[in-house]
Amino acid sequence: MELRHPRYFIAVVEAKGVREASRRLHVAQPAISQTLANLEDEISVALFSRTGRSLKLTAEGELFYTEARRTIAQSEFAVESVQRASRGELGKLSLGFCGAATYAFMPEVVRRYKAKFPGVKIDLRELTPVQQEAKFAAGTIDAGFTRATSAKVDASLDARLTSR
Amino acid sequence: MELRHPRYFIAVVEAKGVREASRRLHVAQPAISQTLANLEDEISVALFSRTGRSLKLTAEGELFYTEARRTIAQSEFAVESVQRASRGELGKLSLGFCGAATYAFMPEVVRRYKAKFPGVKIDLRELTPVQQEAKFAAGTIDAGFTRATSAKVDASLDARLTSR
DNA sequence: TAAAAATACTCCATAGGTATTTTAT
DNA sequence: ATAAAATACCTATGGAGTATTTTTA
Repeated sequence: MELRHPRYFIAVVEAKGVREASRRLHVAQPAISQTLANLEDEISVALFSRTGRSLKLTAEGELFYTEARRTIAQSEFAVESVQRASRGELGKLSLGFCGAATYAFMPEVVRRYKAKFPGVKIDLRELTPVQQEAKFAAGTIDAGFTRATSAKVDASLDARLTSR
Repeated sequence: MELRHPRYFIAVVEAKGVREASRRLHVAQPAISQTLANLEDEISVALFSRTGRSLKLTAEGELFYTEARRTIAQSEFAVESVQRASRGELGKLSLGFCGAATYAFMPEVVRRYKAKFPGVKIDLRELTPVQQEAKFAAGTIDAGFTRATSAKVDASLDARLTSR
């Protein structure tokens, strides 16, 4: 079975017929009849009781309809979630910060970020400037807020200086 | 996307390489490389970081792996469940029975049936012989245990007479 | 240099199209 | 008579094969 099979099947059920499904899918009617026949043949179960011109779901067809929808939904979820992840809308963000110096703006920054990327789990770690450098180098934190005075500006770091 | 894409992807991840996946799937190596490339192209996400000869999953690839497995699992579940249903191993069985006369053997019959078809939900209804005929005709019950004396043996019924 | 993946190409299986027949309103 | 599904047949896209090149361990 390929996703084409449940896709067409679902369309036929929801369109209440092959013809209308054909219009909605922009696929010729015989191609859909064919795909349904292939599907039923492959799983060896009659999904429709075909009395000539009318299509009616069998009990097995009803069951397959719900499971087919779950299958398609899951396949779409798989793709969408990696796409969200790749856009940085999903995942984990570990941030280092050094206490007192950053309390002034961290809450606001974090709140705004969470509002924009609700799928990202934020992991905040209070670390000394020295610890931040080590954790960053090790990949434990993705970014850090530290004090300008402490960090000898390393060329390997993308650092930005913000005056208060 | 078709199921072929996650299938091959999963095989490559689990075989830790295209070559070995090719052997396991009995599909030529370039066909698999091609399918992976098509998949990554279609979803516009790099699933592997390919430094020449080695394949390594990206963070997105890791995520897609779990979701792809769920997709395949769900697709297989969809097929298997309708197949079980069509073999009568899954579904509902509504039985009518008339009290006193059937208490002697019903518990044993039902228990044995449940052991054999654990996926079938049994719905027992205590009904008079006359009610059973009506409910059976209406399709509310699938079968009934009644008294021989009461049922004028209708040709439309598949009745069996059991002496105690 | 030996392996593994990518690339180039070729082929054919089959998804999908057109035309037609069947069948039930 | 009409509309919908099935059937027959044809076409062409693309999935998969063979051969080869590239690449790095």
